[in-house]
Amino acid sequence: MSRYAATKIEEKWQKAWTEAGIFEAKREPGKEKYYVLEMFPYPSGKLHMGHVRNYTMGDVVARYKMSTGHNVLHPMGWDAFGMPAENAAMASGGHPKDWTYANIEAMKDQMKPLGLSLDWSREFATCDEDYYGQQQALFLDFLENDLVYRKNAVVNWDPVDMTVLANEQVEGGRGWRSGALVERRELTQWFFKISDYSEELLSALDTLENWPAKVRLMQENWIGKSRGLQFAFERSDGGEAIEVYTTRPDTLNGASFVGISPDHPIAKELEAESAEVAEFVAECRKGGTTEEAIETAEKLGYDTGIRVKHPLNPDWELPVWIANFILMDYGTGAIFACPAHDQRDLDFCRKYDLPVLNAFFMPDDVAPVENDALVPMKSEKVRWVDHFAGLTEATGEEAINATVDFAEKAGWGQGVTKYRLRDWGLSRQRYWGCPIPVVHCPDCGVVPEKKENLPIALPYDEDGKAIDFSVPGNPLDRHPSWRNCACPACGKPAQRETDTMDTFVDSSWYFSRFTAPKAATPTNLEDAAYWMNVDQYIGGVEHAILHLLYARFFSRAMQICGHLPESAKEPFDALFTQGMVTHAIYENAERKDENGRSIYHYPNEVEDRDGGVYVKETGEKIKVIPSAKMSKSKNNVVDPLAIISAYGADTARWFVLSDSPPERDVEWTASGAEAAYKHLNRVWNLCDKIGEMEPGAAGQGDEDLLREMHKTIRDVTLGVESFGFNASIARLYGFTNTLAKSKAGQAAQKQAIMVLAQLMSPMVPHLAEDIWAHQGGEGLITTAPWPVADEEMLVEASVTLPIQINGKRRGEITVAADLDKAEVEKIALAHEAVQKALNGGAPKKVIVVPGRIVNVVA
RNA sequence: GCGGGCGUGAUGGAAUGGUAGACAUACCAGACUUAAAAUCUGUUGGGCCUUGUGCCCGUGUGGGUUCGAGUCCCACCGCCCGCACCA
Repeated sequence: MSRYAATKIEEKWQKAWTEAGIFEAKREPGKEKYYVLEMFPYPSGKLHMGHVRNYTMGDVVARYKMSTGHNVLHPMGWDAFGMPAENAAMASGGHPKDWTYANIEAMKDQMKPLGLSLDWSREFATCDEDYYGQQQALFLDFLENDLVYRKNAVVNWDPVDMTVLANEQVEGGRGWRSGALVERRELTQWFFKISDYSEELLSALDTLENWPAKVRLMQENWIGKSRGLQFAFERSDGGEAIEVYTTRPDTLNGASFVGISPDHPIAKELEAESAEVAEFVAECRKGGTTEEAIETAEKLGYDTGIRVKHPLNPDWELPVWIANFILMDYGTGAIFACPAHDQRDLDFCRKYDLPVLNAFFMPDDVAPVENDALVPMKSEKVRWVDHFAGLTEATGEEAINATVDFAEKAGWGQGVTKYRLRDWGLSRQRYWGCPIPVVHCPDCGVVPEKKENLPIALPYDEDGKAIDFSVPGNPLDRHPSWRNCACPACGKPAQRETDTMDTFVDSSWYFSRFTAPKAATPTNLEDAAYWMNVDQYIGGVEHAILHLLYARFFSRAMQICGHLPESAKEPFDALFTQGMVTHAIYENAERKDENGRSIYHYPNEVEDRDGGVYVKETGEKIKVIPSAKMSKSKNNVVDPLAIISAYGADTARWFVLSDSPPERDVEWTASGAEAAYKHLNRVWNLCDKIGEMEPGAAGQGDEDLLREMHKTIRDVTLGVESFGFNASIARLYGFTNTLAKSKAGQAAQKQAIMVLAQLMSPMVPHLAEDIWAHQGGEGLITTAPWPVADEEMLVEASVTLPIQINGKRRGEITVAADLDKAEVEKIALAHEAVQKALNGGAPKKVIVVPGRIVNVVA
């Protein structure tokens, strides 16, 4: 009897696959193509379990599609620009480029043992000059097609380090390095015109049938189409009217004040005139730029003294306040507040003692609003107060429409459609990114670089000296020999743009580049036409909005510029969002460190005994926090390499697929990994046992085993096709148990184990190959055709139906599978329990669901 | 604050509106063994007593729709993710 030596067989079969070149994708017109893609990783240098889970799922799909006769493209690359490389250079010297490429090599070494069916010949990193040079060409095409422009926008500004901060670098309103209070500051930046495509990106969501509904819903809400009323408040002092936009024009009768953003032109005007206003506005600008920071900040207001006239009654004056929660980016940067029907407005009005007027009441109520805003559903009927549109009782929806009609007829406002989606700011004031290929010329202004000068490569050093990353700010700004250049238009001295691109740009088209990674243009239309779209895209739900929306926009823009065929406008035919891999945290319940912070123990430092968990060495009690995100600081990270060297890659693959549905988080447990390993051993031993049986012999229950085999083929195939990997695996456990207990002869058992190996092969390809070879299978299991269930073997002669009486299970009957409803009803009514319940009477109703259930209503 | 998701035994979870708890872990018992490990077999949601082909309860909480609800609807509670410069 031989032993399951995972590492040995894994090396062997990986070598065999590489030699056979079966994962290198080539265009084969006529063969159905299938493009599987997992979101490419950031090269942190350390592969984690989340990667293993993501790539294993992709691998299952790729291998399954390969065995169903598809021409599969399954590439891998690196999302390699970004802050961590600069942070590393800042913290420990060195160069972001060296750090990044070393990490890529390290991560590739960690990925290779997983035995993924990847086409490494197409690999690239977004920081390769070749890749970002093509991205610069795309940028120039976008510029030419009016898809990019410049405008002012706010950034986080660290007033001590004198540098721009990413949202991530702002902690509690302070800069992460300096600790200074962050301010919002305006800067001229480049923008993609994604908002021009709001309607298109919204309506096309309907065509994405194979995307999760939640992702489509999140994108829909993010784009945020709204219908509302836009109108102007006349100023009592005769100044320029204040334009406002509202989605609730029906509440105009409850208006309390007009609010403007601190960045509104009127606020800026007052800021220049009055020290008090300037001080208030400065206070408003404290804190980061995230919507979360703005929305959760304490509500601040300042009465400008300006008064405006209510559009319905010129004698009704409303005050104009500057309020910190009003965003200049949305609508017109000015609103009217109706505190009675909006909680945020109400809190503000109570704080500053502004009037609260109901615009409507509930039908059976006249109580004015106190501290809870009255916000009925839009479809609920309410009683309107002196409504100008002539309404008394109506739903919110009716009232909104009536108000818009009224305003349009009266000529003081018009119904407009707005979107929440803002243009995509791509400028970053950082070194480690794709340089924006334009030049600033004193004479010609902003001049695009010539395509023949691409790539505009990042300078590796500064005139022979290493670039200094220890100084805050963008080293490109301080790099004269790179920055100074000739104007591409007039040839006179000019300066390069030193901003680099958002890394989201890099990841918005890499999937297109994989179809022709070495093309001299961003894509090659023939290859793109053959391989696009991505048939199955797999990644974390954290990318549900930004990355996926940007990629959808980019594909449209690339198509306009002739880099993608019309059919690739929506680049991802099917999307799957997988959950995280989590692990319990072991927090010491009895002790803190000298700074009062919790102490976290590694899994190997604790033991489970007497119904509790304790530190092995000290016996201190542990508080177990289950299912937490793996994090270095919590000491709960599981290293895939350690698992692979202990059990082999197949065990790691099997486990990450087995315990949870793929879209949900899976908790890594030592016992679970152990169980996966045991099971693979069991299958291995079964294979061995069958090898020792008398060849070709028949036995007891051959047919039963084969029937079960065909049912397993059906169920596992269904599971794999619908991302029900955990269910497929549960079914494979079941079939393994059946096979292990079977008294069938060698011929049937051999057939069963070969099918079992095939069904397991997408998940544990090495073990499957080895069993296949042992049983004398032809060629590689990886390229062998997927087994097909024999329909005849799936048909059951009889079925057992539960009998319910008034919805409660009271017995069961076994009947012929094809017996008609009336006969089933007759047999069910004759059942002892039914007779007892009916007590001689007639049933009120009998429901027969064929093949499922019988319910008798007594 | 806004948007989205999730909530089922001791644990991970299964269940086209149709027998809740498949499959696995853990625990317990047994077989094998001098012993242990490994392996194999079996039991296990809670309660009741009359021990049965038994009854009652049970899918975060409270309502609702339905012959029938873990699943659909409403409200609430808890946890997780995203919020435009993290990738």
